[in-house]
Amino acid sequence: MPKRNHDDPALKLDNQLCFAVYSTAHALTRTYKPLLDALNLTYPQYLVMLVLWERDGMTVKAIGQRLHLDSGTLTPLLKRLETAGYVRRQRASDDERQVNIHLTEQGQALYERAHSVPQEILSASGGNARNLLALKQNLLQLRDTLNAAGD
Amino acid sequence: MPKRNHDDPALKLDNQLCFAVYSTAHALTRTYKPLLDALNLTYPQYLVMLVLWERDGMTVKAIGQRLHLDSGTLTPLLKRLETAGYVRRQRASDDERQVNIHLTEQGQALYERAHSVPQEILSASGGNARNLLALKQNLLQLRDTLNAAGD
DNA sequence: GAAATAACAATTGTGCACAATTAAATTTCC
DNA sequence: GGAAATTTAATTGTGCACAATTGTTATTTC
Repeated sequence: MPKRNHDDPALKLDNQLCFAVYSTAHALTRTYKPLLDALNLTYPQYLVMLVLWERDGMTVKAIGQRLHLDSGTLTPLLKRLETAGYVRRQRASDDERQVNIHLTEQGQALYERAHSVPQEILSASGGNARNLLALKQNLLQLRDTLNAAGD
Repeated sequence: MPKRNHDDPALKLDNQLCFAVYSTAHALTRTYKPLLDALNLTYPQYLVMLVLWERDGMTVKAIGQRLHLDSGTLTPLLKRLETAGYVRRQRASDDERQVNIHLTEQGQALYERAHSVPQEILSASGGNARNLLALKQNLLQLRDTLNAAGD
């Protein structure tokens, strides 16, 4: 039985944009890991902290919209952040369906220790801020195109 | 007690390249999902199939090197692909530590049904192949820089 | 104002992703 | 030739990520 030829260039791994995004995301997470270990955060937890440092007291829903994550991901993650002492979860009194997430003193204080993280990531990324900014814009455009296509 | 100002632009979510990569990766996975559901594959399983379609009979180790994944991820994933009937896992006779992964007839046949996937992804991505190719190259350069920095 | 509907968080179940450990086989070095 | 080091896959445990469901609370509709 002759082996079939598999020669569609579109199905070669090295031609897949998606694998480039996927493997770069993992490389970035691995780069963040030692930096975030020092803050006792995982990368998704760090994203939640970034959101809360911009605006404290957001609901789970609002955090999820900002990060494109749902409650199935956020609820246990936020409970771990609460256990770590960085946030407080409080059901809203005016609408008992919602849960507001507030930073604790410790969570506020963590901001000061986070300043060095973006610098180190920039450095590990090669340090060309202009190129990286353009890359970010291109990615966001792709992301928004994909999200618009799948509505 | 006055609320502290959190105004380091480097710590704004919207300025983070990493979040752009992270959220684009998720958007891509979501775009793939309905296409891959039809093939009874998840996205990481699809990546493994791409690798095997290029070269059948690879070891777990070699697949992991290609995809930047370790055996803790691949072993259960490959067992699920075996249950689905797409691959066969066989311990090498010359070196019993290694496990070779071979496509089944069904796994070979799946290739024919996969041709439409990259086309549909390209279409959902906006269809500008030239821009997407440049984006891919920029991402791979970033990934390789990060991997080189963290050795 | 009661019933239907919608909004929201939590829960459950499946499948990655990776660190750390284990176990087995092979290679290296003396 | 045999002890020690190395290689390899599997296992275990933690933490996302998301679909589907559940239960509660608000809101809308009649």
